[in-house]
Amino acid sequence: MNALSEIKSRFSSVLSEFVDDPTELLNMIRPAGDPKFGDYQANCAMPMGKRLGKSPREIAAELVNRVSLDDFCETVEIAGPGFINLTLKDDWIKQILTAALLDDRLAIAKVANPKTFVVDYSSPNVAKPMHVGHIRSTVIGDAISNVLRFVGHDAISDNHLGDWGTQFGMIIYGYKHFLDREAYRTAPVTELGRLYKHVRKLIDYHAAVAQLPEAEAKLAELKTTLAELVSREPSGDKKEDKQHNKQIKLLSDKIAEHAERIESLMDKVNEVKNTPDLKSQSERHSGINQAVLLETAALHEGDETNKKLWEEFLPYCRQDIQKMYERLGIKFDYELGESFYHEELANVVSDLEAKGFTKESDGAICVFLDHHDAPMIIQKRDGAYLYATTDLATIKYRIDHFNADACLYVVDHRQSEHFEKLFDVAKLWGYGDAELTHVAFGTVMGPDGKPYKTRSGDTVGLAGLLDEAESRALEITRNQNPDLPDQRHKEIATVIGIGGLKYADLSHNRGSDYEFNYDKMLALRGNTATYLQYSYARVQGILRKTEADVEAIRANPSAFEFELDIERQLAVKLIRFGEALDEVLVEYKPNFLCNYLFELSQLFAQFFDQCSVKDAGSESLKTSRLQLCVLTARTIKTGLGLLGIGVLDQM
RNA sequence: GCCCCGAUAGCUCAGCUGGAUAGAGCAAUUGACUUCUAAUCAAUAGGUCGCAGGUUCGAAUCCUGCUCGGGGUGCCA
Repeated sequence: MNALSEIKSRFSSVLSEFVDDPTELLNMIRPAGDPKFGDYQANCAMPMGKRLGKSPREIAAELVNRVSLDDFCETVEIAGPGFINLTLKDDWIKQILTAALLDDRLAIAKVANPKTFVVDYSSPNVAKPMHVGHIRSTVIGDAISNVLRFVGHDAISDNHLGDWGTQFGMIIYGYKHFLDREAYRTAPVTELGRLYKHVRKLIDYHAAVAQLPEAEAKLAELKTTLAELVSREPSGDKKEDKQHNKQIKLLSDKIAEHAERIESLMDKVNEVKNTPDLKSQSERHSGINQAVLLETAALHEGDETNKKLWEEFLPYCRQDIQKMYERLGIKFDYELGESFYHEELANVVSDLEAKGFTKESDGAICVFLDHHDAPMIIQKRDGAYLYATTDLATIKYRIDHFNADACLYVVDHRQSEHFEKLFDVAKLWGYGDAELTHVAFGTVMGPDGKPYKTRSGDTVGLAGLLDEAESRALEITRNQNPDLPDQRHKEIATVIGIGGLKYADLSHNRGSDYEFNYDKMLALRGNTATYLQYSYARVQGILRKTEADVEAIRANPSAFEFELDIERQLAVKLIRFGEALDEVLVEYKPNFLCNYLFELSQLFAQFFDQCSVKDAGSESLKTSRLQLCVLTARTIKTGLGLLGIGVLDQM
């Protein structure tokens, strides 16, 4: 039962008498912006007034007269220019609360028309260590899938692994030339990881050596240009001088950027040069960059040795990734990686060709699109396919095989142009009926406001990130509650460490970049997982101290009483859980659920402060408050659960 | 050059399908622990919502221009 949708449905028929499609007007019914205006407000009378040539207040009065709300709205008031303010009847609120107590789903109705969603998220490159960039996709995608399922949709999570790329060429090359057999036998995952990093290092070295002269020449050229610009006399024309200064600034920035790049290249060169082993290897493997590409190409063309090695490596690589998902508590329904679509790529191209959508350009097979200057290239000049091709094959498979009504891609916002083109081509191709959505998210920034990197400029590894979050959480819980046994501290640290990390991500609007900060994500106060988890633990404390029998309470609810206003406020918040879930799904934004849970927890903290359960004035009031406690705990637990975050009975 | 995104309190960020005095947390100041966990609560202070126009009964939200920042931009993913 959802108060907002109930109100909307009551208004719907009446509004239909005034307009053809009341959808827009119904969207103007919303939770009240201020408690003094009641619980909900309908703002539709103002725009109607204009359209119907009557005063908005007149319209409002007419609406109020005609809409039947008596059974669950206490007062219906017209205020200001024509706002209709609605206050729910306490009895109705209590009825919903009772239903929620009795129901395992907290009386959240399932959607009338369930759809099939395929949610594509996480999608790391197998054989490369997972890094900070993967958490957002993983955590947001998981939360969205969970919410979709909870409200009754069929959500299929699919981890589109990068398991067919150049990184395998690197490992294969490494295996053939640098393998430590003993290490491979005892710890294959570690050894494969070492091989990847080793080959990567040599490749980066050669690439850097090749790029340095050009980069330095470019830097010198930029510096000369800058010197010329600086030496030029001001013209006296204001606009021109401003333009001139702007160019100087732009150029200076560019020079700084270039210098930084050269420094990073130098680091890579020096590391190899200063390590005798690496130096001699780099000399012996001078053609490694090309050789790795050839190994990859051989794999793709079905070379037996390489195919066999790939089959041997893949389970080890997956095992490594799996460890990370276990720590994060994430599971996928499918993990159909790029390799799964390999056989289909030629068909994708030939089908699009047959349908006349392609055009050859500079030897590549392209699909040209309106609104985009550059075409989508689906086959390279050398005959190889691209990720665009794989993505098209994937859409076809998801729609044909899973009967997907919607495909969601939880991927970095930098790929938005790629997805625009991809979806355009998919529509041309005949897959336009399904909803195709790029659920984009921003970059994780470091304290300097730049993308989060280690001091040496590498991306931050995910494993280390989780370790750090947990160890900081451990320190916090030890300080906070020294009496608990250490084993308990470790359990708590895992739940609040991982929870804090996930929540920090989910509570921000996914579209924005956000600053990664351990202290903030693990802070004990404020909008953090810890605060919500603490609210839950406090409820459990009450239940323990009052020796409440939760099962009995749930099976046989008593009457609710609102003695203080905060009890009613908490109650109203509790019955709005479903609205929060609906909000999440409008634009696939989990931060709406975070907001809701935070506000719920804040209200509970006030309730906790003002309303003693143990020493309530009467037995009936005590039971009523216990019931509010039980519902609060269940809502927080369920809500955090949908976000992939755990709770603790004691912390 | 072209395309996309952003600019809200000292800091980190919500709010953006137009709604009533613009919110939260942190930091600052002040009060509340013999009490169901103070990992808490209450209170004070803090704003030209980048700038300038426009649409509207009403604009942080929509439109146009500008400034500043970030990202992307045919054979990587």
